[in-house]
Amino acid sequence: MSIASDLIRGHTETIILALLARGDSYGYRINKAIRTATGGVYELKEATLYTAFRRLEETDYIRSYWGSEESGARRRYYAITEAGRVAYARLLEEWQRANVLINRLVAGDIEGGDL
Amino acid sequence: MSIASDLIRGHTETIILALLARGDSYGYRINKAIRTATGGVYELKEATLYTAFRRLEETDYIRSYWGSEESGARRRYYAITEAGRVAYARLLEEWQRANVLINRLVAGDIEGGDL
DNA sequence: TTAAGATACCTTGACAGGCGAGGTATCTCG
DNA sequence: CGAGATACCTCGCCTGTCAAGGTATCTTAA
Repeated sequence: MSIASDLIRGHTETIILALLARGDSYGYRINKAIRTATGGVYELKEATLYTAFRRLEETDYIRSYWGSEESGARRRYYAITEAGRVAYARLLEEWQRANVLINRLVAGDIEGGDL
Repeated sequence: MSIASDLIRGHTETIILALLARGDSYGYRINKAIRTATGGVYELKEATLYTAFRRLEETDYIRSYWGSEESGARRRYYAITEAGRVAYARLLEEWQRANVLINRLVAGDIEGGDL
């Protein structure tokens, strides 16, 4: 049972920043971590992931560098910036506020005779 | 402070169904109820609302009829169908599951050394 | 009387994010 | 040698949101 991508939309960048806040990582690993963490229920598609990286790098929330692997495929590592940490904190807060509202709205929990 | 629409995206139909599950209503009122319930923080834009009505009616989750107002602007009322109630229950459940996952992911709460 | 603002509906076109489908290259294991 | 995992990337479509525009009625204040 998968999760509708519209439910995740808008969280992609927050999720990436959350992971990078714990330490540098690279695309393939981030992708796998998400799949594993959700028991395979949610998977960030590669195309989505890489376009998100582009956006985040353009806004200077992350920066990238090539890993120095001696063997195996090359890896592009990503690191969160200070601006990225600030943005992450803001996004987290925004999500928490939104979460309360969404829960209220989807439950139809609207009182006061204004329905 | 408003809420990014991408955070609400995917909830529009659920919210509408939630309100209609409490009784028939019409566009303008639904819109206002949402604005009021969220203290003005979130507002479903009219264009979004009406396209959502179209979608919901096409899938037979709601049906519409013209109100019999003697005065004032005409109102198109919407009613939830049985299929709509079933869909609503499913969407609610899906949201609850997604909520848990999102909270886990945006908190970077991924253990097991797989980051 | 007339203008403003609320009520109430609707459509068009643009935009942005997600993703399917395709591509490249390396390494490991049977 | 072939399959599958690792690892990166791009192009173009699809879908939901929304800004901007429109129509018509009613109420209230100047």
